[in-house]
Amino acid sequence: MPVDRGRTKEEVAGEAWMAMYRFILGGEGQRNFHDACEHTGLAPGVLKTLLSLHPGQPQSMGELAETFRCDPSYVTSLVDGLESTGLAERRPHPGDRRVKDVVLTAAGEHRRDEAEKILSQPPEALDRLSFTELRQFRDLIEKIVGA
Amino acid sequence: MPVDRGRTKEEVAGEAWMAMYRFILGGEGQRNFHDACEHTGLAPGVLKTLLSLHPGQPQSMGELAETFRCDPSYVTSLVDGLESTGLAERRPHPGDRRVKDVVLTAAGEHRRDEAEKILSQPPEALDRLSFTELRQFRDLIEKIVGA
DNA sequence: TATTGTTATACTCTATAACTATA
DNA sequence: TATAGTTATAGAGTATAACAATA
Repeated sequence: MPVDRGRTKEEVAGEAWMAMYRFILGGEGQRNFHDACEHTGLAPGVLKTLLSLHPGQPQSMGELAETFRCDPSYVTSLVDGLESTGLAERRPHPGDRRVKDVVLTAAGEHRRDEAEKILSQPPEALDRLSFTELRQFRDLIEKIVGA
Repeated sequence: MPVDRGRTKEEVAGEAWMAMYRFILGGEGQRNFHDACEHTGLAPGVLKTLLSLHPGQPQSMGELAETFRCDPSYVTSLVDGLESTGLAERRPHPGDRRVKDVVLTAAGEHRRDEAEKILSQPPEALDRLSFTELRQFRDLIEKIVGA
């Protein structure tokens, strides 16, 4: 390890970012998500939509499109996927009848919980940290995400 | 925040994992990758392939398929994408002529560097940590990934 | 006239099945 | 006969363009 490694804050941030990035995208995260799709019987896109809906928090089609940075027409098909299986439903938005709000049904909330349970199974690699280190790590990452 | 939060190591690991997972998949990582695709002029899959090849380290088609957990036929099209633009080339594997090794060309190495430069741009959210916290965080994440 | 969402359509991504060459 | 890779093809995933309803 070179002595001048991570000299500036930007460099250290870059190093931390790349490590995290590779960790998630290099298999660990993908495997979990794939498992969650299989277990819930949902296609990846539909599951992603299910997860971004929260109980009691309607989201408009447009908001979902913005969240996913995708075309609104694709949101139509994603929400169709949820609605056809009774996991969510569209409701007229009070005040602007052009807008449609999407809300989870009771079944949707339940299915979402199942998916979250699978996704939150941490990869074994986290065992490389001690309990103390892990708490430290969790606090730091939560500070980063602004939780 | 509930008092009994993160009581066991498993719980804390789950909390840390979910925060990290959301951070990467919830936009920050996607944006960077999208930028890298645009800048390099490569389709997402092709860029992913470029990134998993390392200078001086040939990888067989089969190894790539295993890395991506995808069908070998898809690797064919991905490597075609690299080869048609002169970023990589196929070579007969010494010792087993069924196998084809994929290696980066000089142009490929250069393009790969460009992409890495963009991808390693850390999201601004990392600024929420102090320099000291950031170093701590980097050390922990690198311990996790086994660097 | 501008905006939200849908429909119809086409393009990209990825897998399955049948095939070729080598082992 | 079994394995590595390719070809042809089909199925998801996602976007673009034209449209209907509401503002």
